[in-house]
Amino acid sequence: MGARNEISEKPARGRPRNAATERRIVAIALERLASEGYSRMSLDDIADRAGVSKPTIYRRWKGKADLATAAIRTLQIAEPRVDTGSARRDLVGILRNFRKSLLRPNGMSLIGSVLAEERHTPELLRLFRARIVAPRRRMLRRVLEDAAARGELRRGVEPASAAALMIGAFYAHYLANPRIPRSFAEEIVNLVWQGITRR
Amino acid sequence: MGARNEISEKPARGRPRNAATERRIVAIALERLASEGYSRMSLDDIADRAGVSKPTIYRRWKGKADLATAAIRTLQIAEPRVDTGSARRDLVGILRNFRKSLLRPNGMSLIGSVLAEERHTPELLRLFRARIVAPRRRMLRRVLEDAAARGELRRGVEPASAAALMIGAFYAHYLANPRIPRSFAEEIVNLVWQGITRR
Amino acid sequence: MGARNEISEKPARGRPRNAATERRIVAIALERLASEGYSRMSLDDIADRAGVSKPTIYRRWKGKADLATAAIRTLQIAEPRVDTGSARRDLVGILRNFRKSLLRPNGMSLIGSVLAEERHTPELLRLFRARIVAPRRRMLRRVLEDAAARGELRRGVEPASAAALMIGAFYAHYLANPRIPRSFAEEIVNLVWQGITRR
Amino acid sequence: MGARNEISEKPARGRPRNAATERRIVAIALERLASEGYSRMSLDDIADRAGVSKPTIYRRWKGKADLATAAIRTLQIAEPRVDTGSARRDLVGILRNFRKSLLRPNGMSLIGSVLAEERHTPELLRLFRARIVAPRRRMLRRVLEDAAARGELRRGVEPASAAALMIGAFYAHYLANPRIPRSFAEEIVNLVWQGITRR
DNA sequence: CATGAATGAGCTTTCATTCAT
DNA sequence: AATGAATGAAAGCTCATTCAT
Repeated sequence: MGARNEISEKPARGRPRNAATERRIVAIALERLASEGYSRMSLDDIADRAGVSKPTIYRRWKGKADLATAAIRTLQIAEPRVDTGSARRDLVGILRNFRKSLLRPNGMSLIGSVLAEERHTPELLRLFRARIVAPRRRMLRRVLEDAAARGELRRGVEPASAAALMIGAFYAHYLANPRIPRSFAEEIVNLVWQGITRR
Repeated sequence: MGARNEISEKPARGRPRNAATERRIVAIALERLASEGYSRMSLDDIADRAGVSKPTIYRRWKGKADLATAAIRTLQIAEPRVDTGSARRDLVGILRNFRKSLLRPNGMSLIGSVLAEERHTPELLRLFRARIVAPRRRMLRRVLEDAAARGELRRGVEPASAAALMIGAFYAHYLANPRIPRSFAEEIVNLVWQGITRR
Repeated sequence: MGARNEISEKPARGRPRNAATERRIVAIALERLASEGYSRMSLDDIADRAGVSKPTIYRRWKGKADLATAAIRTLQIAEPRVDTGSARRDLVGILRNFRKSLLRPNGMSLIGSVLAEERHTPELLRLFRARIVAPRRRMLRRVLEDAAARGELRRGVEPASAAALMIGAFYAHYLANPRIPRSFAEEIVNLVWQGITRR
Repeated sequence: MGARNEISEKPARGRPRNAATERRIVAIALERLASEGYSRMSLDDIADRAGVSKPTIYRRWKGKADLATAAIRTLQIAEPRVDTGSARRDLVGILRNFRKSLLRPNGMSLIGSVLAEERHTPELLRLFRARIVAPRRRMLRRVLEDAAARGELRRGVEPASAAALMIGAFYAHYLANPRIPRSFAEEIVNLVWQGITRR
């Protein structure tokens, strides 16, 4: 974005790459990955949809796996420090967001693809863990640790396990029934909160 | 279609040796489905491994999806009524079994494949829900309902939600970290139990 | 060819393969190999010309190298025991045949392809040696050995080297000049004969 | 057509550093041509190895064929007038050199490539003849002509044919067997010498 | 004049499915 | 009822060449 004379790292030799193209390809790849699964996702198809030739893709990424990996990378989740003063409210906020991402078109299929591909393209799952799963769990854990620091939690409660409980409830619910009610986040927080707080 | 070997092993009418072929094909298909994922699972390969020709497969099942579906059907989980006298012990027992099935080679990949294929072959997920997911949840729910009947649970606790919590924790944990510790079942039951019982 | 009830090795199960197709494919492959060279020879093109689909080729041969190899195999040279009574006449006869095969369309290109591919597909050269080069040299050597047995040759003359001399003259001539005169075989035999016979 | 660096190294006009680039590219091209064959030799790869971009190549040569041609041009063989006093010794010396060049890594592959490409890039073979084949034969012929002038040869012996005989023996031997023994040059000269000299 | 980006055509190979025996 | 043969479509990837800077 106007980064022409920008510390002048390199004099920008050669024909410049079209940044928009790059973004378009990755976006389409992500969409195809989620909706079709990794092995049905085809570079031919992606090139077509992006309006570029295949070598244009291969110039940027080493191959199919690399492109898919790059697509997942863009999902990178932000880790804002939510802090409404109430731990329960914070947890509900985080989980509501989580619910939304699951219900995004093919949100769950994407996770499925990543798991299904564990054998053949373990990088996918590795990245997914690092960029998506871990950050969300860190957010939850932080809220819980703060609560613990304030003495709100029972002794012996493992924040990581509690986070797994809350996140997992969504997976389990989806697996049993693809409609997740709006109130599910609150319901789960209530249920878990009972188990982890002093009374 | 292809639902010829129903529920129990009736005295084989006609050609008993074909039933063995059928079972062999299905078993191989299941293994390939779990290890390779649906779209990498190849009928050519299955025919080879089963020592039959492809038309032999097509005579029994309408196509790839149908065979995969049949394979998942065979996973049908037993629903024994566990009853050690202690609800907590029963829950732990069920969840330990669950953990084992997840950690079986490609146990999680199978779930992934089924989810990844939701768009293209929704039958897979439908069946998986009915045969695998639901029975396990029913087992948990029954234990919880019995506990409720004995007055051990707090009022307002939904057995189904509690079951989802416990099952889900495993998924969530696996997604974050493929090693699920041996003690995880107990940990989760303890945590949930605190939340759902009277004190 | 009518080999239906022929010791009845196998009851000929399944759809029988079309033998003519096989021959057609190999013939075309050989022609393409000679005229285009190995790496320009394309299975797509061969399938097209043979009027079959590519899997039809892949069912019969493991891949491009295998097909090319099979094509070269068909060149297999006969090793008739020429014996006109005169060693010189025998040698001339063999070399005239050799000349013809070199001047066949792309005859020399085929040798070139085989040599060029030595690194990537050594099997080609190996087979070429075994099926084409060696038999011809054996024919020459045999004639020379017979002459030696009749005491016509000088002591110390190595039949193999003399054969190399005669064969090689053609290569060298071709490399210098693609027209090989009709009389070349005689010329060479005369020249070499002078060097190897007693006088 | 890329024929910029002619014969000798004139005082570089303009940009001397480009001449080095040019030489580097050609050297790499030659190596790739010999080792991979013409059609596997890739400009992408050559550009990479030479550390230049492809248009840099295209600015100097019209295309792949032109570059390959230029590469072969550089092989230009020297034609020193060997003269040890003995014709036989001279011949052996020349042929020993020849043997070495054939046994150089991919020495024979280069010849193969050139022959294989006769249809598509006849220029390659034309140049190869003019720069490599012809000079070597001239060297041999000159020695033989000198011997003839000294009256050492039989009447009617064509020096060109005798040269073809000697050179060709090496090709023929290689085609039959990639190991050419050290003594082969002497063996061949002895054999031919017997045939062409007075006795 | 050199660069990196882009292209269209082509490659070998595999798949799910149907055909002929 | 079972086989092996055949098919069309598609996949991932590479190449020689040209374009835009």
